Amino acid sequence: MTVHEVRAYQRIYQVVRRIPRGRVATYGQLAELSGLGGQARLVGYAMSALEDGRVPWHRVINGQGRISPRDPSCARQQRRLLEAEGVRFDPRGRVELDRYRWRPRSPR
DNA sequence: AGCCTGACTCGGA
DNA sequence: CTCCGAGCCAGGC
Repeated sequence: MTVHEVRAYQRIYQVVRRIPRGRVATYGQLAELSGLGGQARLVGYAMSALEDGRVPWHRVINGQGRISPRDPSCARQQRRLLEAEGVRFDPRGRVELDRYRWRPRSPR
């Protein structure tokens, strides 16, 4: 892992930490807010590399309002955490982004 | 270097 | 709605 990457990851985590309870953000949105526009995948990598428990990774979903497919037990866990914060899923397993998307006042 | 994969996304068919 | 294709970039082989 390069130095450059570590910095990018830290910037991403910094932003993810700002997502309030009961709100979600997409990978692409986080890339944008982290100054890494167009690099949504990098956000995904950053999430999978997480070890820091202070980062609310469960509030990060994909642009379709779905939990990105990966380990099924992880996905269940993520959904459970979100529902515990009041985020509702439709019958197809999607979150209404218009309603739950985090919209920071200052992009910062 | 090429080639493939991946917690992604957007636009078009 | 689904299915590509392209754009994106890091990492492993």
